[in-house]
Amino acid sequence: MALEHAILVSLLEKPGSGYELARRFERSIGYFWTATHQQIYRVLKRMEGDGWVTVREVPQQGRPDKKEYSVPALGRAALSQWLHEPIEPESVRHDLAVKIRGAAFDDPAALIREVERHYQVHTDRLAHYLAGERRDFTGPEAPALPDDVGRELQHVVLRGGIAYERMTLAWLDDVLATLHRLRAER
Amino acid sequence: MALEHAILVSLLEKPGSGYELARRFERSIGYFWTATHQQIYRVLKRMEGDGWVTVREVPQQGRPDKKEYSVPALGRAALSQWLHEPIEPESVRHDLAVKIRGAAFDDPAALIREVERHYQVHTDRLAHYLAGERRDFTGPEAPALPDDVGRELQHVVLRGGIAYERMTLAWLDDVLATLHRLRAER
DNA sequence: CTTGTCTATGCAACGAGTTGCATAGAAAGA
DNA sequence: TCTTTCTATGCAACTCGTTGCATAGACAAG
Repeated sequence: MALEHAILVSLLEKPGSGYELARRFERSIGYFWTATHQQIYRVLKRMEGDGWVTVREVPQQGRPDKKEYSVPALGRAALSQWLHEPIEPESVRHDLAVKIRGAAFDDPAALIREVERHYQVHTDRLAHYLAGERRDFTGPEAPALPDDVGRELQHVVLRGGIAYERMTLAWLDDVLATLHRLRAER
Repeated sequence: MALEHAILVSLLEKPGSGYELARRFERSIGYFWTATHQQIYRVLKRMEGDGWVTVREVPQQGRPDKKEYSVPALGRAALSQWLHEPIEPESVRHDLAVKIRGAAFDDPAALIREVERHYQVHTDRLAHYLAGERRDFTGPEAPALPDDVGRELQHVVLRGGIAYERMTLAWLDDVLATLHRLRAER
């Protein structure tokens, strides 16, 4: 399971509360991992029990107090160990592909709208990633810090997200062209 | 949940047993969906109870008897209904990306072997998909059938798998170059 | 003044998915 | 002959992940 390790990485990059983690999982970490706040709170509890994270109560004004988590040596060691274990390459699960093959037993043209909707979502995601890249890495406003390892690695992961969205958009174009052709031939 | 619908699509393309479905999920359907035989047997039981599939006992020689499943009108209707419902675009979960960002807190160069291993797996998958494409769609040996809708749709899904593997290989190249550069700079 | 949104945490129930194990006959290779 | 592999199905136990609900104060918009 990698959720624990994704949390360790995120907390090492910057300590924070379960709530903050949940929001990070909607943004930058969401490029390659998703999790709901329920999952995060539950896993944080377990990790606390295992000594992988430590908690500090932080009182706040104008909003509820929060529990700020950070990573002690034991957590770092757990991450380190996992990094040295081989993992299985991902297997994809793509509902839309199931629908496309299923459309052979229904009306393929009825899928066009759905595919267009997905196209829009991926267009938005790509724009969001590119904005993040300009802001943090390539733009004139990007902090001109000395190249550090963490920054380089974050950038290469972001480039992966960008490549994924571009590939997906090109494929959805192919899908749309195919669906239009099938409709015309009928 | 799309496993039920993936099974309906597969059984509509060709009726078969739970065992045969499990093997299809390792091959062609595995481009976009994975499932173990346990999951498939359990879901088939439930689908049988719901009247989405019907069973026929098929005695065999030299091997155990099997239960061949096929899809009656009720199952077709269930698939049809699902096809007309909108679905959420996928969210990715990529363990390797977690590792790459995590490597900032360990030794990035130690990841090189792991990334190379993934590169090999994706190279093999791409070769496998391309062989399937030549065999079934583009090669001289491909059955010269009249273009039918199901075939076209299967092909466009396969092209998606091919595009995914090519994109992944290009990204892994980028990752390797980054890791080598970081090692050289150190 | 009420409704909605944001921060912040959490429980309970359910469904999805994995892992280990079991059975059992046939065929193939060491 | 023994071990392994393939076909074929299934149970039990477990972990992972989602959905619905609950609390509660602060703030903004209508």
